[in-house]
Amino acid sequence: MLKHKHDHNVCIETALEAAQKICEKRETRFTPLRRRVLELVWTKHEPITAYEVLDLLSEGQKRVAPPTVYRALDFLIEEGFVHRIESLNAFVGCSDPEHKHQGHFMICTKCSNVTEMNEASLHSVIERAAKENGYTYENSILEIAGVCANCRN
Amino acid sequence: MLKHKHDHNVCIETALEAAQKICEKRETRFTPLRRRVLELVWTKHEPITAYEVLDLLSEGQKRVAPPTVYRALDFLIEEGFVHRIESLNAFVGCSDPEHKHQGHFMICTKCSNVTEMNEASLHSVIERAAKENGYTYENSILEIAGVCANCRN
DNA sequence: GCCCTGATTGTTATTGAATATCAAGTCATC
DNA sequence: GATGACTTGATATTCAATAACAATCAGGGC
Repeated sequence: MLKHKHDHNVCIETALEAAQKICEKRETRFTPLRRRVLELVWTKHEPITAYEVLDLLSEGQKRVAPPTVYRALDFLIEEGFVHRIESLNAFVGCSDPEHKHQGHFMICTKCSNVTEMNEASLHSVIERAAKENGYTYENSILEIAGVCANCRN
Repeated sequence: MLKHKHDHNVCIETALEAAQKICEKRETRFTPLRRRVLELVWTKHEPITAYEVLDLLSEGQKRVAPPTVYRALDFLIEEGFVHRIESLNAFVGCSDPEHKHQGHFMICTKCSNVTEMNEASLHSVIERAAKENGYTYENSILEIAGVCANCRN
């Protein structure tokens, strides 16, 4: 059964190339390790945990240690290539890495697929709510759980 | 320096009595352990971690084990007396336990205080966003980080 | 009272998530 | 080739959560 309608390899390649270019522009180092971790995150195309990355990364070589993975993930998050899903302790690739931003997500409780919402309206409502409560907005996480259109059938 | 303007003891008492009554109505068991854990959560009046609860609970007696705490917290969350803050791996008492609901929070990055937002407008915007993305809404977490009015001075 | 049943709590052990710390390697630049 | 900044490796530890099973407790029916 085909799970995704798109050619996922293309989608991985695109993400890697984009990351490469952005790093060149920002003069940050897209090392082989960081590239490999980003690739693994994209390969799953569902939220992936740090320890899953660790296992995949360790295949066919000496087992790497947790800090190796966490440091790479930290870099990727810092650069905006990856988002962290708090409610799952997991990570997903960001499809719009050009502009750094906070991720707002929908998570399907059946298939685990994640949709990133880039709606400015949502963002502005949240910022306004913060202001109305007397807070100076810094950032926010929004994770909506539900059943996606595909799975409802 | 006085941190809270209200009499916090009253506030704890109120929460415990409310929980007691709700459990009677629902015919669920508000055991001494569960009561004590809820009390500890309220006592801190900031997000408290499970292991902090564990330490407090163990004072002056044989040390309890993690499952004891987690089971009590699970019950309290189930009943809606406590919310979990995903971004902090911590727990806070809910000030409106009558109606079960998902918590939406503002978290002060300076003083760690948490404000629960009960704005229906926010909730409806989130549900609508879910629908527009083709999802059947189940629940959501919203955690906004910022600096509260008190700390901005 | 006594047994049965289900819920609660205790106990031991383990897994999963993340970080602290220090050592070793890499790489551009002087 | 020496220097210093950044990156990765390696060891150990802390914090977060759960699995699995034993013991205990509360209430209902006999």
